[in-house]
Amino acid sequence: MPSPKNSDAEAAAEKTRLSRQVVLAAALELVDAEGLDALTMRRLGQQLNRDPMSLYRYAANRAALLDGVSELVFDELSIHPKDPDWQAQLRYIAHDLRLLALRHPNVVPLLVTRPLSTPLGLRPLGTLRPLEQILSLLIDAGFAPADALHMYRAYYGFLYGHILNELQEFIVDPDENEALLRLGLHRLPPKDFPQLRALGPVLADYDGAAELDQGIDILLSGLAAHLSRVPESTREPAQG
Amino acid sequence: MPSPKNSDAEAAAEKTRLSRQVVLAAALELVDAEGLDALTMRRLGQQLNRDPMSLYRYAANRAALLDGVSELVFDELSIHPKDPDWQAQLRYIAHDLRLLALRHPNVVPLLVTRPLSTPLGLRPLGTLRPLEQILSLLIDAGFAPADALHMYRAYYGFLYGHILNELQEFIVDPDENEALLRLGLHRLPPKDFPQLRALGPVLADYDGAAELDQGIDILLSGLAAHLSRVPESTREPAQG
DNA sequence: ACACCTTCTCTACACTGTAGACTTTACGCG
DNA sequence: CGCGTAAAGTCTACAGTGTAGAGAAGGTGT
Repeated sequence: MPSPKNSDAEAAAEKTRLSRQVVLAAALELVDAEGLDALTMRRLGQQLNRDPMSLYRYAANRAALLDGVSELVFDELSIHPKDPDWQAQLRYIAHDLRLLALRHPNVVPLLVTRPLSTPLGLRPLGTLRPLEQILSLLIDAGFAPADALHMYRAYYGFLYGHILNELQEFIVDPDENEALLRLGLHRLPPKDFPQLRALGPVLADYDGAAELDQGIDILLSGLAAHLSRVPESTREPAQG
Repeated sequence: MPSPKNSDAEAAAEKTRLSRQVVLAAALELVDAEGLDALTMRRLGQQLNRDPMSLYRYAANRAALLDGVSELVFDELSIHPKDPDWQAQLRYIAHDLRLLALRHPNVVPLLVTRPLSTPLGLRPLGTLRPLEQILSLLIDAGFAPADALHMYRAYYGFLYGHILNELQEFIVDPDENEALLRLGLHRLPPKDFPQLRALGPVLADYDGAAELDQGIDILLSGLAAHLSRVPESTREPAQG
């Protein structure tokens, strides 16, 4: 068979040279399309038109592959640590991350879960970059480093929590227009869950972006009020 | 063999009748001791001194088993939805949940992740009970149902985020007393991660409870200021 | 042409969840 | 007691997983 049978189906995977980027991109595509469980070595190999074992050149094992996907996704974030308006920048990042999560919902469990089993210092650098940059932003804004860390934790914690919350608002039957049924709430025993059932219609329309904004606003202004900030005039200029 | 060879090792698993509670308890024990990956049907069967297939009487499949473990853990939470001091109650719940997470760190990925793949109405009831009860608490405190939901989301979101944050502060080498090395931060390239490396010592001592408290305070008081609350005197008394 | 290193493939192994048929046990009823 | 029925537990088997280890194919420099 001299001519490659590449014509069949959507196997656009010509046999070009592999590379880490190509492998990770294919992995992300697979996860986006079919979920985390679909990302097996064999399946990914098939997607790339290669033997599954060839993937081990580009990721030491499956866990490393998952880390790679996390890193790839985090690269979609753009943070400007030099923005003078730190509050605006944090709000911007928050929305960016939110949209990223909505774009890649199947990756979110990864983002949230992998760090729990990897000590800070051993994580993929790409996943630590946002942390470093936000710290920079806050320190440049005049917060003492310890306070910057403090603030980062509250900010990022809330942000993650919000994203998890929003992604949970899953729908059972999108064709149903009765709120109770859309959310599957009719299954709950009315005696035990009166409030939840009553809130069906309210649950159904949820403005994630607005709630995120409000929460961040409250947190940031509240925290800023408690923390010491060195005014710009009395600060030493940043070196470099 | 008339006398059971039960003497060997820690096989305290006499061949008593199984039950859902027993199975789930053993599963939780296994997860606590060796992590989520160790919870395989075969391993759990061995722990209970039974054929792995017998477990399917008490959980339809592995996913259902995981849901059961989640439920079991949530049962450790005690919420008092009738507490007249709603802020105090929410603070109390927050600390309770935090301690629960520290007690069962390996279960946390489950708590966070399972709802992402299960529509609200189809979740195990045990995992929805906290939601219902907190809504009750807030509505009884005078918030309009929609506002109560609003508040719940911000509160629970922050809480989850905080827990994830705190559990991430993992340590590479607990015997090392130099902060940089304890956290494995020496591995990070100094050029790219100056702030993070500089914060080593601060990262090392982290008062999770205090930060949680402060965040919750800021969030709750901030939200309460924005939301409409019906004063008690003008409310109709709760029926039942 | 040769050697060499990287990239890719093949085979094999231990382990996973679980379907389906079977055996054992428990229990109510004559 | 004995029998019948249902529940509880077991056995076997299968398709799928990650990945170790040996080998083949391909590219590059001399």
